[in-house]
Amino acid sequence: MLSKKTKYGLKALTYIARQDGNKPVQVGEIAKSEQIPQKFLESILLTLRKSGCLGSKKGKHGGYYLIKKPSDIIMADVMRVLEGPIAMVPCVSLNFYEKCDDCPDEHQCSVNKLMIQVRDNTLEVLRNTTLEDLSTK
Amino acid sequence: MLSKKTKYGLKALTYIARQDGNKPVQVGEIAKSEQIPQKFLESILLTLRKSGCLGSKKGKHGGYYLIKKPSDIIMADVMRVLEGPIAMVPCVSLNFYEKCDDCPDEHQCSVNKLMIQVRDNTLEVLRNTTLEDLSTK
DNA sequence: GTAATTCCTACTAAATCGATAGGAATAATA
DNA sequence: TATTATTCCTATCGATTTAGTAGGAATTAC
Repeated sequence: MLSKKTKYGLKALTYIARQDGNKPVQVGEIAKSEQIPQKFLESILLTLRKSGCLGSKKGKHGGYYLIKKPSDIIMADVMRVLEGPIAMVPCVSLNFYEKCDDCPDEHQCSVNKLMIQVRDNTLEVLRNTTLEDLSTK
Repeated sequence: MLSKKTKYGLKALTYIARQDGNKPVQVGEIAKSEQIPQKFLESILLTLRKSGCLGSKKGKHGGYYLIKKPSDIIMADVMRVLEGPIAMVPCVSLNFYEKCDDCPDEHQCSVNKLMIQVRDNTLEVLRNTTLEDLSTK
């Protein structure tokens, strides 16, 4: 299941991308418009900012803004920040690889074999979808 | 993340598929060979049996066996039994559809749009992979 | 009748999720 | 400079899910 965190994060990014570009967008505005608990959204946008997906401006009239073109914001990257590894098992993760304790040889493991296929097909989508694709109707 | 339940279930199915066919395979044997807690595996195989993926024989010399050819056991079906919906959000699930409370129109929802793509690509794999693919090296 | 096995129900510890609370730091503006 | 609006940060919490464990009933082979 997709976490609420990821869902909210994607919605917020989409919302920001659909705005007029220059002005920072405030958390409160996004929260209200997208029906997201504001405090929760705050922490999510903070995460996105820290990971380089967003910029922010503090204080009055502050808010969040994109620091890249929507067409340069790749869903695979966003998903890794929000949801964690894209692979369903660590032993097939490209960015978060870990060997299974139990598995003596992962090249003979049926789970490994299947999950590599799933990972590759998921990545295919996530690498070729950008925020622009999400934010245009 | 793939649950341990699913991981163990897939490993057990593979183990059974690699055996000599006719004789039922005992939980204890699988558990030992695949390093799976036996009691946990019992409940998993029970689930698989109830959902029609496996047959069982009770009592002494009992155990579990395949009731279909490995090439007829589709991973999409197995995954649904063990892991639940393949879609990452209920609003794009084919078998477990549910509308989102928050989303006024899911055809304009960016999350919906992305997750349909992911679902389709994942299904592509899971529908075209069978237990035979997993159990042959 | 005994031993070995699946089947069934109930419980539990630990982790994760989805927030909430409270306030510090910063910036605009009057 | 004081006020107000905002992001930033840390801590906490209840509910749910996960990954088992425990104990025994039911069934079957021998």
